[in-house]
Amino acid sequence: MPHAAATPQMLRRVNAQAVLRHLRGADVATGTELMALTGLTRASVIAVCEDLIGRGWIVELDQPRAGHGMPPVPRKGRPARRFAFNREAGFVLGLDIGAATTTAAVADLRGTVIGRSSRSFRAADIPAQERIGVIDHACREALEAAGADPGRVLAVGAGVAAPVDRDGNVLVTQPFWSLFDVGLRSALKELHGWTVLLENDANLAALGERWRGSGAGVDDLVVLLAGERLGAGVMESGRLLHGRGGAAGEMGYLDMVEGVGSSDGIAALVRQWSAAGGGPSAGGPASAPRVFEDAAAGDTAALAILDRISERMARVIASIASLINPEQVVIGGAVAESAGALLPGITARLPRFTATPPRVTVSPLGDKIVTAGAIRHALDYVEANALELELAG
Amino acid sequence: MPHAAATPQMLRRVNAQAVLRHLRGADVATGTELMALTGLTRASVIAVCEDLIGRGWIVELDQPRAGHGMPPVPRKGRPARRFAFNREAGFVLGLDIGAATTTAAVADLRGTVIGRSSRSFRAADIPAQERIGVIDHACREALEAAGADPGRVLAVGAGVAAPVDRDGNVLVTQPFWSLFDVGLRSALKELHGWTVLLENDANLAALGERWRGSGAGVDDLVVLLAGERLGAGVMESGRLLHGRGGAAGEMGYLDMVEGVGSSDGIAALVRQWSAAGGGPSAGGPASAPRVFEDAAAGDTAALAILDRISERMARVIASIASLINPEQVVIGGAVAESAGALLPGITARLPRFTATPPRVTVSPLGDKIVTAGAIRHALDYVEANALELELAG
DNA sequence: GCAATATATTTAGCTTGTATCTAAATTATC
DNA sequence: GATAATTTAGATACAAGCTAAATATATTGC
Repeated sequence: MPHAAATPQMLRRVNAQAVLRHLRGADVATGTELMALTGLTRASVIAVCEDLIGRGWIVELDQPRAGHGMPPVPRKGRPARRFAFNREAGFVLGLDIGAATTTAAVADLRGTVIGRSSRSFRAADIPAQERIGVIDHACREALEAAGADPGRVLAVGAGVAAPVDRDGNVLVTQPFWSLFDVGLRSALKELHGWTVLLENDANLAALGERWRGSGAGVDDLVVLLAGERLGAGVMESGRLLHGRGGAAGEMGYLDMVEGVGSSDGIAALVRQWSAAGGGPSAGGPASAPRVFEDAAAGDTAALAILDRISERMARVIASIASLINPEQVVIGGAVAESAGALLPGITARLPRFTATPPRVTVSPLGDKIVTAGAIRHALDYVEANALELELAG
Repeated sequence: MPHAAATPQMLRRVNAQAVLRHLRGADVATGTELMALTGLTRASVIAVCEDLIGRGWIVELDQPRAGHGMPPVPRKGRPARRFAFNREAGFVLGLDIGAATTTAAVADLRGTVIGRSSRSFRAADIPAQERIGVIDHACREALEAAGADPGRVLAVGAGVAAPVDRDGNVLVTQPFWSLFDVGLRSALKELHGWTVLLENDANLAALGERWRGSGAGVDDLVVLLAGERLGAGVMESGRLLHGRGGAAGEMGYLDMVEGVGSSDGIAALVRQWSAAGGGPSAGGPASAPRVFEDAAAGDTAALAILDRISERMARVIASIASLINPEQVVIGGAVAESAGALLPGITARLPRFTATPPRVTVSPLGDKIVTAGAIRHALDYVEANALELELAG
């Protein structure tokens, strides 16, 4: 129960982590810089760096030659040794596993995506084994596109449209969710030796959005993944919320009032309501993008639908604001590009419903929001466990 | 930003914390036990213990005399040195600061309450200075009752009925909340040198309930403080949720449907609704306990009111379940004793509203729920900072 | 070429830990 | 009642990691 005893070796680990953390963020650093940063003496800093070089996590750069590229500030004194994070020490995979399609993205250890691939499932009712095969295929293609050796993948983040608890287990209390309970973790472990970190897709969206989206750096952030289905990823104080069974943010029956199945996202609602009211210009149910277009062109019926959706989103966001009090709520997912049209309507309504209205924005990440978060999730794991991981090659 | 450099001294701190943590839970421990527990060698364990004795946190017990008290298992070998946590190394204060009354409780470092006192404010609109005076008075009385020296108070936990952010600042965006923004922290620091940890009262209720209430040991726990006002304390993965401004769980306008001010707690609703429907037996509005009594006796009007309240609570709890997915929800506050009558009605309704219904219970802590949590909060601080605190006496 | 400067390397010493050996105190046994 | 067995205490030697101070090295500027 009590953390293992602290040994002198632990000091090195802590200090190595601190140095590594800084080097991940910085382009390059000298011993002197690292001394200032960590408070360690030069001797220790150098020892730590040699250690990290030996493990493959950082590299020592050559002395910059004058007149070569950009000669930096001409500096006096003995030239400093220059250390840099080795972003190619390994790779991570980010997976967006949907009901119909899986997308895989490969990134280096700074998170730069260097390969991507999507594959669709033949049908919804295929056996788990086939599902895994398709996912694996997408991974291999993405790795090939990136020119990355599968043996050098350090972690795989994977997002699924189902609740996932803190230990990465999929909660299967709804038939739909069983689509995602296919034993992916053990399968990829066996096939490639990869460590798979399963997470709910909305949770990953939140990670992605806080990393390189419109919620960059916001510690109390909620992301609504609001395409076909509606799910929330909740971050409080910089940590993801899971709840007992991973169903935090699932919002199954949240809106007990309107009589609409509240797991429906914006796209689904647009379709339903436009079908009910008769299509805006044509006769049948219109697609979400079409309704947004029509509304932009001034179509009254389309505007009415968007207004109704704004009301609904405002209520959902207000519920979240009352219970969680986030600083910001981001709307993401398939409809994110068009959802900007909803913002004024939502923002205007919030003060009616909550005393602590959050800032509401739209995600700039488009359909990459989940893979971005999956990559971030994998990187978090790699960074936390760097000194325990063996680097190949 | 990066944690300070790790020095050899840090090792000792970590190991001392581990030993201290165990000793706090155990009655008494020998060196050998501590070795097994921490994984340290005897030499280190002894060194740590001597250290802790020197700082006053633990004491070494005399050898137990045979035939004295309870002679424990007669053990072979050289008698072990026996170490025990010094629960009287200092004291903590737990304050429940309400709109009308303040209660102070004094506890030793194991959390056993050894003194208590309540004082009421003369009126609602008294100046901040007078408010502080009354609070201070309650503290002094409680300390005197406990025979505790004010100079040996190591921390003060204080709960107020307003949002409090992570740094202990009261959010004042509603007039009512300004009652609690009286500069208590600096005042008590100046008067006694105490460190005051301000928190929202519902949050403290959650801490208390998880500590020694019906939610003991539950990591994903929500406590509804549902007397006159309604507020939630939310714990996820063992941590309190605050949100951006500390308003998490505030639930201001949560129920956008019923047209009832949703910051009203159970007692307030009973009064309102019994007034509206005509008192159950008498003519005027009935008090909450009265209505619960009447319902127990089979009064139809009273039963109808309780049923309506159950419906409302079920909706509130379901909203929480959808967003947070706690394992358990505890109803606490002034009405907790009677609220047991509501449980069947609430539990039965939950599956209609949420796919992940939590266990619902009633708090056994009564009106001590906030002071219990305040004590726990203060103890958490003391335990986390033990090795930085100077013990007096 | 030499001073000034910034960095690198070496050496000694401190803290904390482990490992191992010996001493002490108690119970069990003959 | 002496002796063996058992358990814990204490002491000594050594390793890992850090600091601090002295010394060595490489570059710029005059």
